[in-house]
Amino acid sequence: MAETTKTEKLTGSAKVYKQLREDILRMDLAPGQPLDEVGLAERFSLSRSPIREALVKLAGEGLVHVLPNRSTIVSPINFQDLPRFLDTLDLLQRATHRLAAENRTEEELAEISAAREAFLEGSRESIATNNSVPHIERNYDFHMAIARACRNPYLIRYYGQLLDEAKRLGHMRFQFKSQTTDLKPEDLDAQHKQMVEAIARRDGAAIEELAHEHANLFRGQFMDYVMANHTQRVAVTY
Amino acid sequence: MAETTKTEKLTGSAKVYKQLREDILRMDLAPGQPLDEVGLAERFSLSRSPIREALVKLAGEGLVHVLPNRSTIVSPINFQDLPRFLDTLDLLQRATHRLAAENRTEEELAEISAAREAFLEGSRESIATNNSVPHIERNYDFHMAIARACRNPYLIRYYGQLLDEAKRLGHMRFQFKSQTTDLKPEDLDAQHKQMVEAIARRDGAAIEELAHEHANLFRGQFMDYVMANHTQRVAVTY
DNA sequence: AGACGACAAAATGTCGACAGTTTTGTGTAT
DNA sequence: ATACACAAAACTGTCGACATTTTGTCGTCT
Repeated sequence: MAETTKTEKLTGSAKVYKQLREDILRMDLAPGQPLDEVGLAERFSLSRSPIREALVKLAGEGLVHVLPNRSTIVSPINFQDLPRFLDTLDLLQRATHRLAAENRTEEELAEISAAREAFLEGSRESIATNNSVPHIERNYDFHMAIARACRNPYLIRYYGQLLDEAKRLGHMRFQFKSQTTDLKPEDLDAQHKQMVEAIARRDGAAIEELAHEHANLFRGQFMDYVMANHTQRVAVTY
Repeated sequence: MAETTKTEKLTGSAKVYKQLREDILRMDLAPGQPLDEVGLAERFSLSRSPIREALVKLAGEGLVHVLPNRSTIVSPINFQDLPRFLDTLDLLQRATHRLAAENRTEEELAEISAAREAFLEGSRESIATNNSVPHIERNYDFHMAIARACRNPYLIRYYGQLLDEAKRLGHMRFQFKSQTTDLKPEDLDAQHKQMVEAIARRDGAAIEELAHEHANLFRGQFMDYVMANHTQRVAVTY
């Protein structure tokens, strides 16, 4: 509706927080990269106080790690806990999506359906421009539109945090697989379409199964990434 | 081990954070109470900077609400979302406790068993001194000892956050029911004992059912509280 | 040459002060 | 007496400077 511009009387630290959050989730800031307070202060033309405030907020969400008396760094991708992350994403996706199907209103159904179409378009745009952002952002929007319909603020918050981390993982995968040949938006959209249909008929059992399959698809993409031998062409004997 | 005293070279804001967190979870600070920065600065003999930092951290955990350009307040108890809170507590308790039973080590089992005994003692102390803190803290410790054994850092974090809020609810219930007549530590401990036994024999299905019953017990205590007519002795006609 | 220690540089942690906004209180007009 | 306008007070948001801690370097000693 309104939202004339993106700068609508935000406080300084809020702007820094929002910008850094976006940079981190889009992997424009590399995991492990140190975030110097004076450097950020210069970049944003602000004092260190609002910078610190933004960093503390980000630390609360786990997006950055504060090393006491040392530099704050962008949270590293935790490969060690990746299986547990995927387990949790699966669990909360099943829970939110099932509850959404059972409790959704007509209005929420319409929003979910619109989010599906936006995803398909964004995914095609990503292939056309070789830019992963639209694909990943619209996918996030679609699943969050479903999650919001579950009406459980606790599940929404936790699932949203996991999806945030999933954004970083998605971008990381795209960075290494620069050619987006294996991205088939129609395949993903086929699953999304089934989800919307299940939500439309309030079929909780069906969407829980679909959510599980969808999470496993994501899991498989990542196992591919982790298993891929990125050094096979490097000779170890010479 | 070490831990000579509680003040072991902590930074100022960390001390404020820790203290405020404890005060909020123990309901020494009432929900909705405004937290004035200058007042807190005087109380802790610090500047406003470390105070603000602590408040921002607490806001990230949802323990306080920051009203822009207005005073920060202790997060109100959200009665409207209480059913959803209890649903989520049930779900994550089942998940963490089942995984704990299936993945625990012998060392973790011993810690859980010790936490059970500590709870029984703390609960008796609470009755003797009419102070709810030991009962609630040792109950938290017991369930977190189980949760830690599930080895999933995401579930541990989210379940821990829910248990934090459960602490506040528990203290609130005790404050209104000043007589702790209905507190039967042996009953709760009986359930705890069954849980430990299920974990000992790695019986995931059994402990999931026990966790569900346990969550329902908590739910019932709260429904009693919510349903109780606290105004029955107040005349509305005069 | 390697190890230990003092010194220097840089970053974080904290402080006191100023600016902008919201709330409170007062006075006036109706 | 009530409602509105304005002023004063209180509080948050931000700033620049100082204090403390850590890190890196250099020099000396073994």
